[in-house]
Amino acid sequence: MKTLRTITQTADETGLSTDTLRYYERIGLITDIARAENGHRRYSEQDIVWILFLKQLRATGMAIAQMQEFAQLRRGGDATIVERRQKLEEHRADLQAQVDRIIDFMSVIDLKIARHKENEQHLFGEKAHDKHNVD
Amino acid sequence: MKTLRTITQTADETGLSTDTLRYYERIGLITDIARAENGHRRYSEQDIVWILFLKQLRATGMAIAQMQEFAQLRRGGDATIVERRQKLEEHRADLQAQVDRIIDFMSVIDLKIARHKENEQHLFGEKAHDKHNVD
DNA sequence: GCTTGACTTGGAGTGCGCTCCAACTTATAT
DNA sequence: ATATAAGTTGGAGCGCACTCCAAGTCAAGC
Repeated sequence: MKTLRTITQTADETGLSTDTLRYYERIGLITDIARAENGHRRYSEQDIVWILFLKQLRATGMAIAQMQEFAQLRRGGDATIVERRQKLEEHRADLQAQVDRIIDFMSVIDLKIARHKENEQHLFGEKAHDKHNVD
Repeated sequence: MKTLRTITQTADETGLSTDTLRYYERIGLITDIARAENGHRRYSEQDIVWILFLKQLRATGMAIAQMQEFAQLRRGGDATIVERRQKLEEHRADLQAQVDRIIDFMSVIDLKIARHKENEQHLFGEKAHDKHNVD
């Protein structure tokens, strides 16, 4: 299969900018991208998959430095498979913690919203003759 | 109730640094902090509550600029109550989307972890077979 | 053969969110 | 009287993650 994409196509497909794609390559997150005879990058299906994975790691809060570690392990091949799994498990735990925190905070917000709604009633009904205290 | 805290106590209590507390005040996220005769800040119970709320907004990904808008509405008092509720509802929706994305990605990671575990089996099986020099 | 357009590179610049610093004041302890 | 500690201010600096730019290459179209 010769479905190689240009950098612009890859940007469109992944939602990262061409600048970000080159930047990720510079810092070692992406490696071994094929080149056309004229020196232009050619991204494979596999490259796309990896880039999308990177994108999700970023989008879920992993720092670039950690992603670099992971990318390096990946280059290490089979020898690093256990380490890589551990890193994934760590990140999974981080994500779970993130979700827990967010859900927790959502209930705080829900409470606040409920209080606001109550006060809206008072204000519109009673023409604000009382002082209300809502953040 | 005279339970006013110094900036250091407030930093300890909220988990923000003193620098961040002063920074937040400079940019209008925090306002009307009381002062001792010597000019030192004195944070009230209510200030703490607000600061902790700000902290959670940040921790769940709200940008400073948005927080500034919200803080400004808060200063507007009752007149802005509907707008504030709307902002809270927007942020709540953002959080829900965040949670959805993360949970989605967690299942991707779970798959990856499972595949890694499988490969670990194979590798160790073969290693045990032809490896001859283990410490 | 000249322009256009898509790419290349190395390096500089940007925006965000702090974080640090120098110089100063004020209160307490020795 | 002096040292120490805790605070004040305005402004500079920093790390991160891009994002932009200038100068160049290369191939295709007019």
